[in-house]
Amino acid sequence: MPDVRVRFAPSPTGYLHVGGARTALFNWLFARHHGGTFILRIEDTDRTRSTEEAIGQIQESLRWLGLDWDEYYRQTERFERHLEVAELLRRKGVAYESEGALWFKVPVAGTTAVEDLILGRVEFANSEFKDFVILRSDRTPTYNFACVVDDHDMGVTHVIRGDEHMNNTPKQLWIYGALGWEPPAFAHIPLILGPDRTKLSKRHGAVSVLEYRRRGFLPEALVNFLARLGWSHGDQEIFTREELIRYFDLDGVRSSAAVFDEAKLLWLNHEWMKRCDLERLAGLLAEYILQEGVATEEEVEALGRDKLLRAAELLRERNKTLVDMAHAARFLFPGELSVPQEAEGLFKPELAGPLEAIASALEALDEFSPQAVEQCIRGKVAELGLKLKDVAQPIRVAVSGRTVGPSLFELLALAGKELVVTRLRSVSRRLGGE
RNA sequence: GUCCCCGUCGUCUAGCGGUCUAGGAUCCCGGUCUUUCAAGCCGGAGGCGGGGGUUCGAAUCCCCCCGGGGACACCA
Repeated sequence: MPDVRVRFAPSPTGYLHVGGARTALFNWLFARHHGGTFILRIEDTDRTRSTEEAIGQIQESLRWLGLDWDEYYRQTERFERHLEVAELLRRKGVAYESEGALWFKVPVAGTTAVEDLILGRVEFANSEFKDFVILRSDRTPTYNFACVVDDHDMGVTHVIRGDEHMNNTPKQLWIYGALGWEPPAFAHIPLILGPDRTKLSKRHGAVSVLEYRRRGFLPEALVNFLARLGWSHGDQEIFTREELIRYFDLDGVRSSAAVFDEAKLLWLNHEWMKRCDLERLAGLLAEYILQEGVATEEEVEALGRDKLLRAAELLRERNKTLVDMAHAARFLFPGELSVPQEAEGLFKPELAGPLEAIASALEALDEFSPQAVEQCIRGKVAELGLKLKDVAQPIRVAVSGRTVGPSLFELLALAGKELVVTRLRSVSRRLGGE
């Protein structure tokens, strides 16, 4: 398939939502798979609803997802061309002026067939359509018209777009026909639905791509997830970007709508966090710690690179998003930790002595490695005639403020001697009746 | 309402006439490991919307019904 040219053509009336992102992804993958060109075309002909801010958000979203474009256009920059073609249509007698707008004359009889790459042949009765506006009274072009002129001029070979555009296709085909232009191939991809099985929208909660970034998802996870919504390659679930490019093609795209299942996205995000380069993950962890207000920039700085790396390595094992990781990292920084309700029962008064003894033993340690800490605590526990089980959870909660987390000794080593000793003593004193 | 599309476990999907007593993933529930929780491993529950055909044989092909969605703008 030589010279594939596809485009993603969003209207800049708001943020890029995941449905649009998937359309962009499918176009991008198709272009990259075939060694073709991916065009970003901003459809801003509706000047009252389009904003510069939305354009910026769309670009930022695409960049974050790694969907780079080879060519960039704005429809408003092509108004003269649209006007020229509209005039041509009028002269040909297939368009006429009425109420200040220019209308396209729809064929009264017969049927129009769309040969869709995904849906197959779809026929429409021409009588179902009414004449439609191609040029508004303010001389700006409408979607169906500008779309045809631009796709033709830009040499678009495949129009891959959402299913909701299926009914527009006959209109566009007529315009191509009237102009004597060769239409591109069409591929209508199924919609993404919310849990209630209606078209995914704001009322379903988070739908903006940037919102997923804010919530701590990795772009590769969202890309992987979106790719698998309506497309598959055998039983494979995890795909790297390179694999998606290698395997993606239209024949793997289904024709039925798919529900956006956040539980699966979370699973994928966890998988991708586990696969993430540690240096990068540590950097991201620092960013989210700041974003979530878990610690200040100075505190993160003071923690140091090594500990941040180690924290990322340990915390990614049991957290599904970067935001969760950031909150789980709270104990690495100075300050009071709140004790979870369900953990209050762990702190029995008779633990006051043992905890103080353990704190003192740990304080005497020269090296605060996981191994050293483990040896020290196990030794002390045996000496006190206790079992590790008796103190493990109390220590964990005292130091981390949580009942769940990394291996206790790893956790203590990561927190560092100072925080560990301080927090153990604080709890011990409290239990001692002070 | 009209037109168009769709219909395999709750969800994402494999399946493209026999290899399907329907496979994988997620979610859920057990077990295992263990200082906790995850992860991992083992096991379990859970589906071809219904009815007619065609065929030796249908999840796969055809028809009808039902169900769901989308579109019906001087928005895209």
